[in-house]
Amino acid sequence: MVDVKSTVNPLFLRDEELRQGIELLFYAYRDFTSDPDKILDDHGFGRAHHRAIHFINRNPGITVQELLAILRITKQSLSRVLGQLVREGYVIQQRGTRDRRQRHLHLTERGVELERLVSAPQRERVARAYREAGAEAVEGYRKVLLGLVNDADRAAIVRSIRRR
Amino acid sequence: MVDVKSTVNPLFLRDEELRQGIELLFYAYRDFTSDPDKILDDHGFGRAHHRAIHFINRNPGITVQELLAILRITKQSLSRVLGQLVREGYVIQQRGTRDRRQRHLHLTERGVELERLVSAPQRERVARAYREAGAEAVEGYRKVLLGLVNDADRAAIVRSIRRR
DNA sequence: GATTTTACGTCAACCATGTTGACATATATC
DNA sequence: GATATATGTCAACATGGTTGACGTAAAATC
Repeated sequence: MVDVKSTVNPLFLRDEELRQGIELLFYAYRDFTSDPDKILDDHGFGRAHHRAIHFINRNPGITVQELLAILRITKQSLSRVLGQLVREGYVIQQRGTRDRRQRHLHLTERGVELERLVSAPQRERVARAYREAGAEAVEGYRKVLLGLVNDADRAAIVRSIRRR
Repeated sequence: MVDVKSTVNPLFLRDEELRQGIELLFYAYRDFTSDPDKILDDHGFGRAHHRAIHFINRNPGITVQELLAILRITKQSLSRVLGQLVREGYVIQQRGTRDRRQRHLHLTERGVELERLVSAPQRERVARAYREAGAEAVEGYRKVLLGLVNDADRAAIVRSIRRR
């Protein structure tokens, strides 16, 4: 299934095939973000907070600069959500030792808890999709998604993933 | 590549594997939306307008209700962007004949042009990713993305894709 | 035929999250 | 010592979501 005559006549179907790929990404993203959104709301947070704590969780000690580069937002925009997270005890900032200008970000226990809580249904959703699609499909999923990323960032992402 | 020891010890790596899948989706979506955003800006439109004209283009004659169901936003929110698109001659509304309460949406020539212009780099990005990943990977990509969608919507999406 | 439901539109207020621009401070680097 | 970098903050603004209220026309139901 989901075959959709994708490989019949590559030239003729090209545009259609691409638009399907685009739509699927939209739909998946739409539903995949809906689970966390509800939980976040109960805590007075939004999607931006989730993104922040996700990447701080995944990269403990990440600097503000690095986080900005990942999220691709301005520091003013980040500082709003980060400020809330810090004030409410979900994130702590450690002044750098090698470079004392930097602030290294860490989740507190509370932060880790919240991150797990919020991302739980999202992980469950991915787990189900992976299970049902099979290992080979998962490999393809990753390959294509990585291919969609900007050339300039691909290497760094692969590295950040391999490191684990 | 992109192998990342994903199939070594499924139990131990489960969480890590899932979080990678989540991150990849974030990164891909981030970059994949960045191309259209720039072009839209030149025309005084935003991402919301792109979504609207994309789905109207893909489903000529779609009703407002149906479009709302796809986008998952309120009618007030849609009416803002739709109003602009209509006023500026990118979209026309046809009163339904069977049900005269409905408004069937269509792109004008201008609308079709804009849609193509805006989505061109996006399609090119997907085309490249598909080319580099290969047909088998593409199949996996679709399978997993479709699996991420809410159960309730999956069938309709498959149908809307098969119809072509 | 009267009542209720549905499809659509609109007004208004509000919120989350993005932007630009300006300016300040501490620290690192040349 | 001069310059560049990392961070923070203030302020104004844009986009695109939300809720709630209300109105109209048409369809569906009793």
